[in-house]
Amino acid sequence: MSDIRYNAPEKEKHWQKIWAEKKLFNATNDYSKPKYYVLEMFPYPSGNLHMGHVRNYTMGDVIARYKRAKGFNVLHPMGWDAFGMPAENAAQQHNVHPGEWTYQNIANMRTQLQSMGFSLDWDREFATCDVEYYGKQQELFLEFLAAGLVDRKKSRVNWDPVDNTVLANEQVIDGKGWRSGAEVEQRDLTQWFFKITDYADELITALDDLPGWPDKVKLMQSNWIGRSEGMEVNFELNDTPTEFPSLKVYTTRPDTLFGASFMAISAGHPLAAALAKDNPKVQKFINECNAIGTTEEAIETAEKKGYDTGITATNPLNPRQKLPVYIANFVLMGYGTGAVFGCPAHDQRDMDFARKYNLPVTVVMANDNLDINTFNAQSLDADTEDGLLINSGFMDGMNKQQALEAVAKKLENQQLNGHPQGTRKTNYRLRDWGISRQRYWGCPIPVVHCDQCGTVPVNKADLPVELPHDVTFDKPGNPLDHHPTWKHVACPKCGKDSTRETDTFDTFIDSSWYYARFADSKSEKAVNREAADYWLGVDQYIGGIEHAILHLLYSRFFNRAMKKCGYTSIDEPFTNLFTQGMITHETYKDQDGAWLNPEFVLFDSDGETRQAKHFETNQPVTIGSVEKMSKSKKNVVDPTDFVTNFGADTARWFTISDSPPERDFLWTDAGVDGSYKFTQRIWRLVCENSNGDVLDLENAPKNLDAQATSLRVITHKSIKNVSQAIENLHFNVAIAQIYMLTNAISSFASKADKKDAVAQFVLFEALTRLVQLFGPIMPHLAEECWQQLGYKNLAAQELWPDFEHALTVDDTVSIAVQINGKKRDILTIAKDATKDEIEKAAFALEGVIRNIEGKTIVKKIIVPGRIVNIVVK
RNA sequence: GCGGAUAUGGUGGAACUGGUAGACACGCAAGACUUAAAAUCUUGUUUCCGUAUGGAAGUGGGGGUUCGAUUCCCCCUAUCCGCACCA
Repeated sequence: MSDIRYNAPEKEKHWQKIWAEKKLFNATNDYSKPKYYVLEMFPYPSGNLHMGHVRNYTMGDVIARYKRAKGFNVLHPMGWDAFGMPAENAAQQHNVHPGEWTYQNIANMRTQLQSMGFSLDWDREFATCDVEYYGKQQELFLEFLAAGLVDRKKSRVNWDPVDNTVLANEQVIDGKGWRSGAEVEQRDLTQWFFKITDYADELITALDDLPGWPDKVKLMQSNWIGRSEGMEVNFELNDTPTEFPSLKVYTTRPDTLFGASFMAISAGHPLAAALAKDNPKVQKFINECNAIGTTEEAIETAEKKGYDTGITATNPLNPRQKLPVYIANFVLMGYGTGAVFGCPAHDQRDMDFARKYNLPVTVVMANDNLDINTFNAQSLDADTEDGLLINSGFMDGMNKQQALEAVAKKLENQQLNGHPQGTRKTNYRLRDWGISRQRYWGCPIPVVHCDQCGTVPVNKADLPVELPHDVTFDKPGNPLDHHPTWKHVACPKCGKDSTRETDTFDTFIDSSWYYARFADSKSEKAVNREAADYWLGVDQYIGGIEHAILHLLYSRFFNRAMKKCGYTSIDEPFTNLFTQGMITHETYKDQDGAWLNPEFVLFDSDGETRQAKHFETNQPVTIGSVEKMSKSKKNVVDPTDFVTNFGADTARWFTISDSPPERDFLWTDAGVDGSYKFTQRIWRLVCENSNGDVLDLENAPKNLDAQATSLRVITHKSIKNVSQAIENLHFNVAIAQIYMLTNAISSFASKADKKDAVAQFVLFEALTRLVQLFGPIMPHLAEECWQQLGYKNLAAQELWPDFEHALTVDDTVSIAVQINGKKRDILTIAKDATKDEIEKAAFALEGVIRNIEGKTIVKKIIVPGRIVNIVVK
């Protein structure tokens, strides 16, 4: 019977056409039905779908199809995160308009997505670069502006002086611009900000209301926002430029003030700038600090350096102590006040700095693990353990909490220049969200700069502010800025000649509200309130862990901002969040050390070691480590080729089959083969055991023999377990259960008398349920099998089966019997056996008798249904 | 540097609230079918000792709690992800 073959690529097209014609997956805005909104993070249209997308969207699709079968009105939409730098890069490199490039990519990727058989509502599709979308985004911005959620202030950027452009962090390589190779400078530009810090506290607190989010993501967000309780302390300065009589620092550890040995200010601090004015050495040092870059990572991993300004600061608790003030490269201007005091004994960064510049180290907190005698002189490691205060005057003997309270009171009451010298302050690591980008391919910021009226919002009636199509990329800088006419407009207020803002929005804004637009993507308003009230929040959001912080935090903020402006009613956009792992693959290099695409690699497995050679040249190939699939390492598998060869169902099945979905997934050819063979095996199994007669599954026959009963048991257990596994997103577990059911059906079918009515029934029931259970994962094969079984409707329209509870409960259990914690035998006994019965039966077991012979019983642990453990001596 | 995660056979992984470690799949081995191969089917497969009944070890490494630890606690190692203008 091996000639029964399932031609997946051909059949898949057939069923996709039928689904599309019937518009089977379009959500209806019928607000009377129970809804379920499943959304996967929409893709950037890079031009090609990759396997990461396939895995991500398969997970969402399984849920969508499952929930549909469960009777929900399911919204499962798709769109495109279509603004961004790659389009501009393509424009410069290949002389193609970013819009053309983007829409072409979208067309290509849409075809690819459709070939995967995802049950998407294509009628709601949009791209963020559609003027219908970004025009609404401008409407939102104007509302936010009016609501006081927007700010304009200076911010530091990477500046390429040759290309005359702002560089993204990823475009700065070793301190140089990626294209020009020029030394990157830091510049302060006036930019637009969303006041996300106004919501800092709420964004932390509300994490508690998100039980459907992974704890690790909530923790990451909480750490990112970084709430800390501390003090602002004002230090009097000596020998300082007159406009800076004092220096304000933020500290969470004012209790360690007696251990202070220096002050450090950021290179961006106004005091540093003032000193640099007439001291070129200071300026040079500031420039050095700036060269490190704008990322926190770069700043914190750079070797610690300081410049002694010659100024000193008076310790507010110890007026005789004058602390040297350094400009230091490890102090961030964006956090706190941009100035700190250094207490080397109890902070590692301060310790590193103190050892480098020979500054004193004073221990002010003692604990049992700290030897004060050796510590001061030699230690390179700061001691961060809590203890009791020493060398700290009025705080001596206090613990940390007491000392924090005491020092706070003291500094609050102490005056400097007529103000309290210290104030308690809650600080956040979170900074306001800078949203200005000096680029063309983004949403124009709808404001106008007028000499007379200042910054004026565009009138709502004049929206959208459309991007001009006729731009060139041959000149350095922002094309919007040097467009001949676009930016010249009349001021909306006074009518005089003025200029448009030429910055565009950060593309994170585009992705911060798209989920709400999907509720009614044709709506005249940015968000259709009624539709949003029905569909939001997203019941299941799925995407990569790399978005754990920024995208998800911005969306949470944005949703609150939209609520404030009356667009939505709820705070949290995503009720349940799932972060899936990446797809990885082995890497290969040829003899010259160049990365090699897997399709060129042939393997020899002679015995123990695996060897590889080039498919064409026969040259040996080095097998490298497993890495995330990426173009640069060429360890990618193209979904289009794959679907042409094996079909979408195999890809869908394989990408969620083995690994738990939150974990990385290793792509192997062997795994692909296994999945492909399984699709064929199912098709054979269904063909060989069906005659097109549909039996009534509501009327199960009585008096089944043992074999038939056991097939019914596994059928119903499978319904139960697969349902549960899908609900929990444990797709790999669901798949293991489907394999088990398949094995059981094969084994039954090979033995059973197929003329027997009972056998026919249990076999038909098992096959029907099997097809339904794998249906969400391999929907095309399911339709084909469904038809083969004799059903006249579509599998995709069939409701999810229920299971008979009685068949899923066993009446006996087998429990392990241990002697001294080691398993010695297994006891099979009635589920409801009492402790005494279990004990009696356990001691009758051969394995027990053998192992307790001649020994004394010390203890017996009997947990019914679980374990027997006999402790002997 | 800071923050987050991961580690179980040859491989991917399973194991509910601490209770039979290795489900399920891949691979491999042997066998059946075949002129042969592919495909398919059957059986076996953590490692070590033993012909075997059986025994010992075993969930990255080290320690601890417990009758019992992949699961809880402490320390360490390795790998991966994020760090605000990549999306």
